[in-house]
Amino acid sequence: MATISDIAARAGVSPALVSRVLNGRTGVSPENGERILAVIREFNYRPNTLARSLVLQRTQTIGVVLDTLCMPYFFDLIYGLQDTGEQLGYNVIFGSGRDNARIKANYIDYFGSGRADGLIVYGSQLNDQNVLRDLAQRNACFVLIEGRLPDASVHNLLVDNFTGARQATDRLIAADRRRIAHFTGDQRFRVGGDRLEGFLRAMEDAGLAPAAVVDTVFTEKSGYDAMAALLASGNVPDGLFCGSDRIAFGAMRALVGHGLHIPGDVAVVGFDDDLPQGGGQFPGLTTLRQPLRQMGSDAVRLLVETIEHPDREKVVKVYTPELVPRESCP
Amino acid sequence: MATISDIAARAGVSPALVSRVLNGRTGVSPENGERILAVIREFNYRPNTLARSLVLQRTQTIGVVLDTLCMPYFFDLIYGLQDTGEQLGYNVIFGSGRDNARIKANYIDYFGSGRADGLIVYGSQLNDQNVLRDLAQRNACFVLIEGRLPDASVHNLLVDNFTGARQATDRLIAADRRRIAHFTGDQRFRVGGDRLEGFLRAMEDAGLAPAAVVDTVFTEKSGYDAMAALLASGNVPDGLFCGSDRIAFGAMRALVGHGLHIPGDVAVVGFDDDLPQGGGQFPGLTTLRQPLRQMGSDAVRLLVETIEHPDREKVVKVYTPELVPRESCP
DNA sequence: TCATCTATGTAAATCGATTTACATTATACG
DNA sequence: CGTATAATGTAAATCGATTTACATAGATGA
Repeated sequence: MATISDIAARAGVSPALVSRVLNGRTGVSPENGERILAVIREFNYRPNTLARSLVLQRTQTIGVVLDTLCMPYFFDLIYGLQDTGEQLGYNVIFGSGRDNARIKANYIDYFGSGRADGLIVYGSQLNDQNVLRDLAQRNACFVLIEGRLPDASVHNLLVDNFTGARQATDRLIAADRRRIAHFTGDQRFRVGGDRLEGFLRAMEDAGLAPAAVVDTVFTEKSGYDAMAALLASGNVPDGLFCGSDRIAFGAMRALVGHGLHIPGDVAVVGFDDDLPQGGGQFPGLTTLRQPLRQMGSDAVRLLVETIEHPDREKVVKVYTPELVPRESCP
Repeated sequence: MATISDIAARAGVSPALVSRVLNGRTGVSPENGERILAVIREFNYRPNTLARSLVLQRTQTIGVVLDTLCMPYFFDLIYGLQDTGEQLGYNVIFGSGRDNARIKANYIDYFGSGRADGLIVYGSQLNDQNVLRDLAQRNACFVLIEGRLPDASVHNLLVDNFTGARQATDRLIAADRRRIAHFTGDQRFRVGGDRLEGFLRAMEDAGLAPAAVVDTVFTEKSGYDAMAALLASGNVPDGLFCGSDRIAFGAMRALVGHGLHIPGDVAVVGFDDDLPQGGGQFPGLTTLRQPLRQMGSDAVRLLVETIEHPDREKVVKVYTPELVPRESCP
């Protein structure tokens, strides 16, 4: 690929002149300007952004590291990140941790070693704290979403999963359910634990004992299996709060397959996976919507502010999810 | 952030020695090695990858530009890209075109100007050819998935949508349907046009006239609206081939809402959006599965080969989708 | 006509790494 | 003890851009 020197040589000028043309600076005669532009077009030349970023000390890039790119849950977050990034003139690029702590750490290192001006990490997993601490120590700019980094001063955006889970459980109680079960989210993730605690607290406050608490992971299959097991054991609840919508879908599939009616026999509440229209399921799933788009947007805004003013005070912001009633628990 | 010179100064040696330690080279005394390592740990130093890539002339990075990241259709492709990228020792990072040709072109330029060793572009949209042609002219390494670049020699991975659509239509005909409608995919995308042609050809070969051909876009809502319109007009088909699964989901929702039975009254066939288990719908949707994971894997392999041997001959590879029968058209 | 100012151009430093070429010191060996 | 060899270290060039400092030429004004 052609370099700025190639272009300069071909146009019979010095590289400095070409740089002036590229950056719209003055100090170029009309004739030289024309000639340089013509050569640029001829070679279809683009300045090497690596070299450019190195000397300018900025990449105009925000790196985003998610647990995985392959989960509709992240769609709204991604929209928020992209829209605001674009607005503020930054390239937003994504690395996917593929639900693997090592790979996620790799991407964090990758973006955090000069390839991006700042970093946004979705960090609900409990075991990537060291990389983040390293990052903070090298005073890289970053914003953490759904992740805690104790005794480190870091921007942090969090969903109040505890309160959300209480709302969900209260809804089931308000619908006159008394034998309420909970399928937890993955306990390796902080969000899973917080939702479990919210459920337990709401039940306790209502003077109810959980009909069942089953450990599941964030998949439809896991929800299906858990409900199938409950059905087989004969311990069928009349209300079910699931740690995520996908778990709920699986449970609903098992219930419907078993000839039970939703919400007549069992009312179900999920927790927002951000599937469009509750995944298009019939019946629609009552769930708690998380303001992920807003969080994505806020994350970028916060990050850019930090990039431009590195010593602004760090912010912790908590978002409360909103109950979306649908047929599964009206 | 600390630089290699900072580390060298602090350890009382030259930068060259630090570089040797970083890259595991010989020519460092044990004492100096220890001291340098200690300083590296103390500062939590990471070499600036921008500078590193500039001098090494390789980034060990593959840039992927998709029409959008927010579509489950791409999940399997993404898995294929990531897995193989990881296997071959490349960082795979993603830019999302957000269904906007300008933004997509931006990302192509972004990755194509030094930030990646090679580029994989999903290019079914018809209007991003100029950027790609520019890229080819600058002889950047790239692989095009689902996109054609006439009169340019470029690696190209394509799904045979025409044959897939014929299979889909033939399936409906084999299920004794005679009044078969087609909801097209977005005609701005080549895949949409190819599927329409396959449908028309299959109908013609069977001596049937299409019951209806409705232009839709790749959304559930669009499918719902199209079917609602058909139902309102009284022109109800007994078979329906949709340009995508999501269109089919919308159509099915309209059919079920109207009290019609699937497949009893209307048999439905979709075209793989790669939603897990047909989106968890009841009844399950018969569809054509595209080998996207394989395509992603092949794309990376091909790209890496091209990066390492730039003058290998360009490859065009065509993949045939596979019929997955489910309840909607058994 | 001479001094001053502006416009246009180039050389060289810089960003942060790697690597080549060379200098110095230590060791082995005859 | 002197020379060949190996080990260890540094200076300087390099990657491809930007930018500062300076040189030159032409225009302007007194």
